[in-house]
Amino acid sequence: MGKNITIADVAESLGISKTTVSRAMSGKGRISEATRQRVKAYMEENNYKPNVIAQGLAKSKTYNIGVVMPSDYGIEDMSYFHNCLVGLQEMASLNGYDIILAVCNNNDLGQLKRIISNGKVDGVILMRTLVEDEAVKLLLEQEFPFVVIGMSGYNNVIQIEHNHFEGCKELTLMLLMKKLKRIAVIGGSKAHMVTASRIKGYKAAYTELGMRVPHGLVYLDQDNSIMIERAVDNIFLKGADCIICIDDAICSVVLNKLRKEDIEVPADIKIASFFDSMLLKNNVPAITSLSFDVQEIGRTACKTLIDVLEGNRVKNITYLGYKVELKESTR
Amino acid sequence: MGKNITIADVAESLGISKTTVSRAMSGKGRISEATRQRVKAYMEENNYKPNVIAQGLAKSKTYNIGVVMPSDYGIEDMSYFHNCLVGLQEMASLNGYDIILAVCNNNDLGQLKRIISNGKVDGVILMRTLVEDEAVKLLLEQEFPFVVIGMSGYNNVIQIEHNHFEGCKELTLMLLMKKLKRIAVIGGSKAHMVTASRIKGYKAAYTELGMRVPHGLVYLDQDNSIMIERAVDNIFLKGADCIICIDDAICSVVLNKLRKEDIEVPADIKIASFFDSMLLKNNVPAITSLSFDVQEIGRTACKTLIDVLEGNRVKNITYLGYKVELKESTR
DNA sequence: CTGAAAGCGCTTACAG
DNA sequence: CTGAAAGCGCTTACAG
Repeated sequence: MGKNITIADVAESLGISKTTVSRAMSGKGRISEATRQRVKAYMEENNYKPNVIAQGLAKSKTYNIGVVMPSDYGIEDMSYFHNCLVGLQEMASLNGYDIILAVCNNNDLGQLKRIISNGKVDGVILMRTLVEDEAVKLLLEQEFPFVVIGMSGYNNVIQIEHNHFEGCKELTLMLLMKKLKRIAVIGGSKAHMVTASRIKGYKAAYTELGMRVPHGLVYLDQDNSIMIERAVDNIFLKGADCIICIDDAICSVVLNKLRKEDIEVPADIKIASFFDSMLLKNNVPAITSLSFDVQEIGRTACKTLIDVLEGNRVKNITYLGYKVELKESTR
Repeated sequence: MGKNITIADVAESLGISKTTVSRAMSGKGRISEATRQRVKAYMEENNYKPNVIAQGLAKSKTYNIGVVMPSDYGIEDMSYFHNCLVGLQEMASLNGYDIILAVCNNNDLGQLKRIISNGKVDGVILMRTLVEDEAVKLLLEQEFPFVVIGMSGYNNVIQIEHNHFEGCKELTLMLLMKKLKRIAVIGGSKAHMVTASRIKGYKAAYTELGMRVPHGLVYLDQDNSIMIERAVDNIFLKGADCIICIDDAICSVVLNKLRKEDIEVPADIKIASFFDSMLLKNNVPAITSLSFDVQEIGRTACKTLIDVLEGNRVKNITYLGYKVELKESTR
């Protein structure tokens, strides 16, 4: 694989010191424009690439960012997770960093401990957090630099999240303005920060328009198909005119159920969802949704961590935008 | 984050040389059992962890493995991809290595080039290859150690794959033995080696039984729902008695289409698929499938690369097993 | 059995 | 403007 050329080789060939060569590339310290050009040219020609690991050792840095991914993703989170990684990786490399992967769940932090104690990373990004999160605790305790994606529940933690509250509020507002009145919600675990924020947004929309939040139309903790299907039955009995599904996986189940019952969307009932994944991408009818740019959250989280590592000030919580897309399912 | 203790600290505290300390941990070179125990004990007590990066520099190694993941995964590959990463990561850490991520597609090898030229990895694993693969070419040309997951089409490349040919052949054989005759196939891109291998297996089953492969029942390059639905229509017109879906995503679309048309499975037509993902996991009826252990392929690929890096002999092609599960959908 | 020294490929005070 | 030297945290011939 043709040993890479080193700074020493360059220095020798050019008859100058390694110091000078180093300065030519870093731009630090005084150096004549002439020699700098000479060095640059030589490097270009001979395809010199600095060994980042050696650079790191000298500066006591690794230029690596540890990314902790859960091992137990559900199918609905898959493309979220993949896109997030793509965003993280893109921003990392743009700044000269690389991503090192650790697979962890709340009971087993082995991989996380490993990369922070063997000195392979400068900081860590958590791709998901729980309300009671062991990884967060560990990192806090070790005073190791880190950033979490999504709300963490801990307030002295740097976190990046999509603005679920505002997003869901806006989605609901738009539905209400379409003369829908009895909007139901089906969601998963209340313990997830996301769910709570979205529900708040839903309610805020009603109050903002001076309307009362309809009674008994919010179904949470619906974590399996049976429950969800039953919820759909009840919601229909209660005469709702629309269902907002808190996530795509729930929406899939709802759509299947409606199909089974021969209930037409949007004729008989309107449907809106959250477009985290691609689960609904090609559904007919197209589903009105609130969508988030997942690669962006990866990029932002990564940039934020890098800012931390380089001593720049960062915000404790960064909210990212959302996009409401009205489609056929609420027409 | 409390600076890690170094080998020099240990040496000084114990009044011995760094050399001796190093030997105590590596077990290389003669050293009295007594001092070795003393060193070990001290390290244990003071929670000494060697800096892997420094170890690496001294040995001209990085203990990092670059993993190239495509940026354009389809929904159907998502959990494949995730599980594969989990397997890779597990085996890597078991051997003292870490995974560094590169996101590449065939037109943009920037990230791959980056990690191999900045000296951050000892070797590379390609999570997917194309028939005409630029990454493979690059790696071959640079003589950089690498292993590919799946067939590569290049024969001087170390590759790990599930035996798609044999698997699909066995699946088809079992279907044929159930008196099915006109088995159709719907698949994605021909450019993917997997597709090609599976199709070959399908055909081989017919010839093995001395039967002729039915005409016009193989639909490839079906990469969107519209095409797939049309394929289903055609297949039905042509009087097929079974459809093998080359992947789960395709199968989902097919199942939806059949439901829409009120075609019953397995009464009106049988269905079989490939159980890469969890997309079909809870389908009713349960789907007959050929399934593969994806984490295993990750682990095996990683171990193989590590063997290469450490100078052990490895097989050029490693085939992993498969599992045919006959379920209700072909009853 | 143990240690001084050179080296991995870089950076960065410190001198000049 | 340039260089010799020390250092990042380790390993490994080479001597003893």
